Amino acid sequence: MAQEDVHLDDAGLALGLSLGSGSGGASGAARHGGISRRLSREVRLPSPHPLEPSLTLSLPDEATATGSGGGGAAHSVSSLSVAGVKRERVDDAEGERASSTAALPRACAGAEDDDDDGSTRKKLRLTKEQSALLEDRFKEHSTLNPKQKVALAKQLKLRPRQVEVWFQNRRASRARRTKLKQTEVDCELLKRCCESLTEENRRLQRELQELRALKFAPHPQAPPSSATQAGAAAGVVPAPPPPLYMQMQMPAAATLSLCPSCDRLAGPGAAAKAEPRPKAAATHHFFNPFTHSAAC
DNA sequence: CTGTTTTGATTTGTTACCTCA
DNA sequence: GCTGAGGTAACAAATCAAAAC
Repeated sequence: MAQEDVHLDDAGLALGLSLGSGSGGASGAARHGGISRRLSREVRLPSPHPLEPSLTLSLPDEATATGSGGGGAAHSVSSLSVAGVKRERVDDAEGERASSTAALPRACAGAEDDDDDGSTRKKLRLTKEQSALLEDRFKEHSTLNPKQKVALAKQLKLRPRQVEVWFQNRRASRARRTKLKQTEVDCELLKRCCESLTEENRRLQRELQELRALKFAPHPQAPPSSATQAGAAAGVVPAPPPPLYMQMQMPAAATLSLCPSCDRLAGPGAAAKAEPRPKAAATHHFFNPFTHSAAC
């Protein structure tokens, strides 16, 4: 996002350049002092073009107040060509960081209340109260609109950008945990499926052996019509419960599978022989265990 | 003390919308 | 009015690095 960034080479003063409309609402919370797209969409704000362009030069300490104070729909001026000024990421009301911490390690840049010797700034740690409140809000909504962000930042005595980052990280963390959990579930499912297939394989091997034994030693009076009957006659092969992989509708070794949407057999030759169900489903698809795992 | 995890912050890429020529 | 280019903002994903464990 290079076009959004202002890099102030000669750090010292924060140049919070803004063209304010002077009549904004919560748009001060928007990134880079610009009007929030989401907000403008939601509340149908008029064009963000400034009615009365103003140039704001803010010192580091006052930048926050300039941005979060709802001073209006400050319009980012990233498109302005300022000689010698290259854009770096400057958040809402955070021109101060781009300047006052430009030479600092980036992970330390957010700690505005730390020592400013420029070498070893401590990383901000939220207090328990701050974390608890953030968690509460996250439980309500995992995203914040600009107004909420500014209000929450005010309440927490943080910058809106910090609140925004916290929510971003929290969403990412949640997504990671969910993904991990799902991976574990899928893994367990596959493990059980593998065990079931192994067991089924053993059973079929036994059955095959019995069939071979019958073939080479046929009964002269009443040849069995099926292996099951033969097995039953021999008293060896009881009817097994349906294997797990069938319960899970996994594709069997014979490449047969059930389409979960239409309950029809799918596989080589199966579709043609399966009983037609014309109105059940217009489109049939082969079942893929990896796309129809517990994740679905 | 070291390795691992957590977490605040940054960078990069993507997407959607707006303005303007 | 339509269209493409450029700008802006929001977000996800990847990553870094300090702090906690």
